Amino acid sequence: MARMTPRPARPAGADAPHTSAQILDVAERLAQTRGFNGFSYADIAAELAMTKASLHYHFPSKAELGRALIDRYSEVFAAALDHIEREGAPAPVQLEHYVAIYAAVLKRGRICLCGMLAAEYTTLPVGMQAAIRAFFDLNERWLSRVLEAGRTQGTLAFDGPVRDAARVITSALEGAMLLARPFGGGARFTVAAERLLREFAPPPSAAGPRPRYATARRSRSASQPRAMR
Amino acid sequence: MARMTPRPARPAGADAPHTSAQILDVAERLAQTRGFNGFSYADIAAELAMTKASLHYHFPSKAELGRALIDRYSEVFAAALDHIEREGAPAPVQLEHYVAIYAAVLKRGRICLCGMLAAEYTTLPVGMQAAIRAFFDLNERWLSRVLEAGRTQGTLAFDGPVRDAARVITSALEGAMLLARPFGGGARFTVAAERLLREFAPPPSAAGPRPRYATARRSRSASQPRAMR
DNA sequence: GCATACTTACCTATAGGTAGATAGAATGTC
DNA sequence: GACATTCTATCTACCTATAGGTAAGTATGC
Repeated sequence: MARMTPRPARPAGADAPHTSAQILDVAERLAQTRGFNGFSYADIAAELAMTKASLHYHFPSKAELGRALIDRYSEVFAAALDHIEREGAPAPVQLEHYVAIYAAVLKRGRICLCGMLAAEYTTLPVGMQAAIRAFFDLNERWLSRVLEAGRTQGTLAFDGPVRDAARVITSALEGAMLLARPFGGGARFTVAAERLLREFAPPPSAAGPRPRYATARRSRSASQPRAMR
Repeated sequence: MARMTPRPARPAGADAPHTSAQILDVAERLAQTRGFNGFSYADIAAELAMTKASLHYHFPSKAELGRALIDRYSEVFAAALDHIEREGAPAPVQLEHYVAIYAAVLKRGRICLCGMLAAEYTTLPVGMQAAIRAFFDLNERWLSRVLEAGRTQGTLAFDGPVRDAARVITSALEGAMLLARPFGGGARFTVAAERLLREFAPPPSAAGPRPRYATARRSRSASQPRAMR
């Protein structure tokens, strides 16, 4: 198992609760880059210089680790969405911030955890499957609210049910992330995302000048609380 | 290894070249549903009632099997695209047929082989990585031709470089497939695909009545040679 | 002296892969 | 036409590495 040296007398128990978080950090990165079936307990153990058995102490089975992974990811994501919503910016700006979350993930060489897991869906334990669906439902509900508000206020324009529009946005962004990596980069993603948002912009002719905020490619500042992992 | 009975005296060598194709069929289905890291030689061997060693005779390593998988998939895909192009239908109809290929894959409970492999990209041998990029380049070039022709003839309307538009279409369809499965079905995919195509339709006002072929949700007949696997 | 957070030392199943044997088909040689 | 030879496709029987997981022990802090 490697790890022959008796470990430099770390003040056991002291910063220990931190260990679970560290494990999740490493596992999350591996899951986002290699897939859930693409890494093992041994990989995590090696990176953290601890034994596989220790990992099993914190997460008895890989299925439980997987659940914890999705749950934490969803919570952080939900918090980020909540933050955007509370700022109360116009709907188009909120959409831009939504896209920025995905862009930030990609920038770190990863793809959305749940997008990756969606690919491996059929091989995952049912508990994880349910959590994955919950993640996308969460996205869908949030987007639906924003889209609904935008259309009512005239800052967004699109036809058909909001729910359908929300689903299209999520799918398009997940797909763009998926294909961005093999072609080395965020440029491909950015182009796709900008086209997508433009599609929801109200027609230029619609009474008065084009609102400043909807011009895309701006912002990147304020919003977004802690960087989405 | 199962397979204890001495095998019913199959005329060895006779229909043998067929075996490789059978192996690819099974491997392809497993790769499209479970991912390349989600199945093993043992899985294929069990389904075909033969030994792992026999599989290694046809495909010495899993990397070579993977290459063969992508190569065959790409060839069949290219042939389908070629068939569509040769029919010479208006650009919007060609796009509909393009979408129909993806829809047919999803209908069989699978996702695009290369979409799946794009998720596992970082864990795959370089040979497979190159083949995956080639697949998407192929798609992009074909779509670019169709989009270019459609814009020139006024049957399609969109702005920006054709290449960008082509990439957006591929990404959106791959993403829609990815998310369709966890939510059990083609309905979600169909909605996304229709919205996507509508986005490329010329504005209704543009001289004369809306051409009949661009109304989406029609066709589903003729084109598409042999069902895309 | 109990709980926490580890460790060492295993276990079983599976992954991908290899060596060598063999049965039958195809091909060459007289 | 009979034969020996080679080729094809498969088998049995392994191998090594790794996966996920467990049992039992130990150091530390309250």
